[in-house]
Amino acid sequence: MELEKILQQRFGYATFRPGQKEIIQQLLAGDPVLGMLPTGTGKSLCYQLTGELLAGSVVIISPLISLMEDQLLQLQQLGEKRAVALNSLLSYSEKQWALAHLAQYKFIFMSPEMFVNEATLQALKQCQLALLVVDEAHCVSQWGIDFRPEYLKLADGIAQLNQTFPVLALTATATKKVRQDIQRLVFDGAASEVVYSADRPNVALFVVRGEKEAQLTDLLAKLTGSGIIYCATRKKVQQLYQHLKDQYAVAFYHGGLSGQERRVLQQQFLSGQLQLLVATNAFGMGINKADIRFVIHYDLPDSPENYLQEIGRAGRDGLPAQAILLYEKDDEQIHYFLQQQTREAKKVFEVVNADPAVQSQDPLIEKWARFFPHQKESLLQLLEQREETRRQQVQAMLDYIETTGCRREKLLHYFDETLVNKPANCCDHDGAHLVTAKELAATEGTTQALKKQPWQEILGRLF
DNA sequence: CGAGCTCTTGGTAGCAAGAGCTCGGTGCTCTACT
Repeated sequence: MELEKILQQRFGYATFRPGQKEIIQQLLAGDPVLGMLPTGTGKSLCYQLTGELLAGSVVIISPLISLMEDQLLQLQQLGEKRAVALNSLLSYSEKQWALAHLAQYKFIFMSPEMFVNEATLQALKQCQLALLVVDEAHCVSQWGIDFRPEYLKLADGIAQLNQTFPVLALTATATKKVRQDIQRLVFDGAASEVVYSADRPNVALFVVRGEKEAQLTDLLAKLTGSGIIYCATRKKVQQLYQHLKDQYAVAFYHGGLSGQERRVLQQQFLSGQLQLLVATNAFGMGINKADIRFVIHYDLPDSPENYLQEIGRAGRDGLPAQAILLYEKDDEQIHYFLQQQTREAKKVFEVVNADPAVQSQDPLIEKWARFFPHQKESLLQLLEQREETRRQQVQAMLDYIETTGCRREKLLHYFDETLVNKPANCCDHDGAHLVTAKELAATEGTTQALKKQPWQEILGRLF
């Protein structure tokens, strides 16, 4: 009763979405929660509303500066002025000032790197904390030792604060194993789990084999609406962009772009000025465009976890959408190579073990030495485990491609789920066929909204 | 491991075949230098 009233008055919603109330109630009771809610169902409301009701500050640990900025803006639009994003966009003096006055903020956003920093932890100790949130918590498992090792130190940092407050980890997609990683690396024990299905029933699943460039040309001629094309490397992204740029309103996106360039592209894609975006896996987190109609994987993704994340960006409006994976023999090799970087890193680490004097030579070694000075044995173990996990993830993608049964069942099985309600347009092994622009134009009713696309496109071109 | 580039070889023409090299994803932060 009480919670619904606040929801209405403060946020303007009449009812909670699935899982929200359950999570908020547990947090208010002081219990730690791991929440897995489908994309676009208002995960941030869970901490926004809880924060309103508890005394003290809410710390939100977020993987990307752009996510912090988005959520900061969202809070400001709700009229919340006591919010800050503590990151490298602040000048030295701004950051010092914010650290010195941390307790006056209700919502404090920061990266895991910033959180485990000694000065930040000291400042946080001086604050009364209402709640700590780990946003996009699957990153804890996904970005381990070889990429953003600070994610492995979160539990340490939380323990150092030496206070009692509930912790909330939020994600949209996590297998049982990923949830176990989150339990271990964030909660240092058992949080209760509020878990909803990772399935996106309105996204039909396809695998297409054969010469990929021809297949892509063919697909794009048939499909309508906006879409993302994922590639494994920056080079491939650029090549496809060159190939498509004369025919489509298209741009490319990868980690080599500046923050400014990224913001412009995201905005253009969101507003419909761009129909297609060719991207590496750098693109996507925090992107909330409702009417993405298709996601094409020109290259094999490195894991079912990432695949589900990436195709989950299609069809958030609930209307029919399609996920098409193009595969040619040996596409998986690039991932085996990239994983070999982990193996390389391991060799480098063995060198440090033998001779600590080489430390300052290599930035990666230096970083590891700084963060894990007393855990070298367990570090090597971690690297080995990680490599094996990643190898299995690539294999799981190959199994998905090879399967003769229902692809949705296969994918959900990997997420320890069983498919209960099979959608009519499920996958290419279950009678689903690619919905083309022509067919859309011929159908009525539910696809009404899609039919707006042609004139929007024409208008877009005119300007 | 594979793509794509440059260089070398062979045999005496211009260019084909093959050898050898480099590069390849995801982001935070801080510091020193321009």
